[in-house]
Amino acid sequence: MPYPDLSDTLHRLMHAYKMQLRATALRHQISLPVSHIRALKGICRLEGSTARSIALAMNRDKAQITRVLSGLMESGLIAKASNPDDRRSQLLIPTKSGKQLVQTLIAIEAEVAARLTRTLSAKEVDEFRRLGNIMIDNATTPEHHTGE
Amino acid sequence: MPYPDLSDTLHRLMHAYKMQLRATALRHQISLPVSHIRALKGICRLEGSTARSIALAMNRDKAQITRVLSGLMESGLIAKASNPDDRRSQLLIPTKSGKQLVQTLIAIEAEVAARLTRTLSAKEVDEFRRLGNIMIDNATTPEHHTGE
DNA sequence: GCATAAAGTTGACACTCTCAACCAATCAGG
DNA sequence: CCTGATTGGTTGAGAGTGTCAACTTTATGC
Repeated sequence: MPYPDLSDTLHRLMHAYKMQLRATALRHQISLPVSHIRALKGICRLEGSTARSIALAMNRDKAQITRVLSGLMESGLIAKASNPDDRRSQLLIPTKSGKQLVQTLIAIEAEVAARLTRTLSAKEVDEFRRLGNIMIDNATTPEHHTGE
Repeated sequence: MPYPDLSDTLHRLMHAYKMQLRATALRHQISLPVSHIRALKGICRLEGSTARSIALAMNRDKAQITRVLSGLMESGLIAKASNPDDRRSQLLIPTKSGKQLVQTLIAIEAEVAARLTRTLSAKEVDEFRRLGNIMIDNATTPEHHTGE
């Protein structure tokens, strides 16, 4: 057991994952920052996204999101449309090239995931995700409450 | 299952973990950057650390390590001693306050880990770490080879 | 209408990571 | 020993990431 504790495992894993993701994307001639990738994916996943919904979904500061979205707009991957429900916000719409890119990005992420999990069974991968998602919940919900 | 794929789980988990770690450290009046925490821990874990060994252990760029180490020196948490084996490098020695701080940091990390895993059994946590470490290996070893 | 809150934007700043150039010590060959 | 290549470490520059606070515009509750 080379890595002493949960802390180390998390840091190493995240670092390794990010490096693989960037390297794999580069191999596909894509040099988008990881935050842009994730935001674009989020925007494409659900219709009617707004900056707010993306910020909530990614659990990131809205200032951060504003900048990421500007980047995506500059790259011509998304556009903004006026939101009929609230004139303070705009709906985020992936452009044609944005949608195209997301398909590639999904494939790239799958490639990276396949590499990381190449020695694991599907069951193990599921179990890992299940445990990870539980930890996320534990980290983000106030404190107590055992059930749910 | 709220989070669509491994990618998302990893990003969310890492973000959630870092926020918890910083918040918990702050609650203990410690405002050390996470990279400093990790480096200091690494230095204290093994005698005879050098910048190189820490860079390898953390899988980080040596430039990054240099800066982290300067920070730790400025904070009086480590000192450098000449390395009899190689005059190019210096041995990294935790100071008394460095050693003390590491004890606190370990407790803080344990506190965070306890929170994240509060709904998991010890067995599940072990399994998570086991799977995570395998993924790290898969990410960092060249490619093929199925056995080991 | 007015106060308050929410959606986004902007500025400022700290932290993280990477690349490249560089210095000093080591090492390998002759 | 001298030279060249390599290695440990430092420095500069720049991109990416995260957070906080101030601010504008629009919505909401009284």
